Amino acid sequence: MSNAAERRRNQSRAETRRAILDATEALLLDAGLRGFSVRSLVERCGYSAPTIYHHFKDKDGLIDAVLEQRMTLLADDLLRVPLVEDPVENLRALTRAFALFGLRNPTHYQLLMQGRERQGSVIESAEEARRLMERPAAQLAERGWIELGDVDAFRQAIWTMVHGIVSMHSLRPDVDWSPDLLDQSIEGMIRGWLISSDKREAI
Amino acid sequence: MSNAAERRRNQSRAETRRAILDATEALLLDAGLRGFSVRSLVERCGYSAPTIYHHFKDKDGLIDAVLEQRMTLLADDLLRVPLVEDPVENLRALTRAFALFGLRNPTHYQLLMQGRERQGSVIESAEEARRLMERPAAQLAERGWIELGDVDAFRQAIWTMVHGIVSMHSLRPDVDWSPDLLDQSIEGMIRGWLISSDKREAI
DNA sequence: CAGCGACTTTAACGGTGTTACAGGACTTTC
DNA sequence: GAAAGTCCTGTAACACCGTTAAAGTCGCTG
Repeated sequence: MSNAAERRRNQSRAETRRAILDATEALLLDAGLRGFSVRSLVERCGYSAPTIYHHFKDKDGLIDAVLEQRMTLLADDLLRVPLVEDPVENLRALTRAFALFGLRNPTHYQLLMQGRERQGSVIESAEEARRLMERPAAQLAERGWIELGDVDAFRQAIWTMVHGIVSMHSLRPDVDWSPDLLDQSIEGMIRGWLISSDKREAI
Repeated sequence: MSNAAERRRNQSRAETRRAILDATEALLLDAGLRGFSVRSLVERCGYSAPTIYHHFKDKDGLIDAVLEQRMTLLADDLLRVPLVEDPVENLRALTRAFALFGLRNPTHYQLLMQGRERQGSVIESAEEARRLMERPAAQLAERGWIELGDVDAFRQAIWTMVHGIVSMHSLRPDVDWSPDLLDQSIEGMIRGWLISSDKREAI
């Protein structure tokens, strides 16, 4: 088997896979998870059902692939956040980046979360994004700016707070969400959890 | 039409409705939303499909009815919370009551939230529960313990924080959630948002 | 050219939510 | 007591869904 042949076949394979994936994402975005069906995807993308099942394991596998792709963008966003020396500043920046991504991709965020009910199905890039989010908490713990016993709870508190805000925004777009909600929640969390600077100096 | 006749018919109607509702809840709890189907419900409760559709508008209507019933219990819980003079104490008590209910009824909470994607479908008792939750924020605003401009954001911050915790617990039961997460988040929020007592005295 | 392998399609299977239609049980009316 | 009417329920069907077996097409290798 010549390399050229394989490359050509692979490229074609990658192309149809990409075409199906793009059609899936588009259909998912304007029909929602409820309105999305393999059959409507078939109608939209031109390929017939078994072709789709040749390239993807499942309907769920299809959606997972869409998510995997989109969450890679999130991880890229987080990696692009310039880290400075002040861990509090890093916390602000990363939290904001994560939340903004979620708010700009509400459908994907919802898919990511409610998709969790199907077993297994780990979106690797989403896990990496979460790991990237946890760096400032580790930094803060190292410097002793938060109680050592609190560090796990603090990490989870950040996680659940950001998730709460993003999730609520996508679930209830009808509510007039305060534009400052995210920033104020971050600041509130910093004020509430960090050991005050004068107490720090006393150590 | 005699009153006795109507009462008897209505009672029977209420009884079958109740039987269907109970079977729905049971099936929903041990099969999940994905495993739940009208046909499996038919098999389980003995009534045939058109009977179910005679008593409920939809599959969604059926689930809404289950939620309506369950969320009434939540509203009752919140009404039973004894309110004291200290608004901070009330905030603690109500937030804890709400979160505990959510944590003890993860399936219903998830149903309530992801059910939002079907249009309309307002669970009235859930809305009332939310309104009950907002009382301490109003109290705090009245007493001037939080910045007047922050009161909306504060109310929403409580809401999203509690939702984040409950939602994450039901979505990711595999994670080792810190048992203090809820309490520490509440306390962090109080420390982070409330005007400090010495500053209050200065007013 | 024969054969092989990846790719695609036609056609079907079993399951889903939902409903037209008809029959049954009961109440009301004459 | 018969007739009319109103709930309530079941049989059987419709349209749609995810999924797959079987067969066909095409380009490459030997």
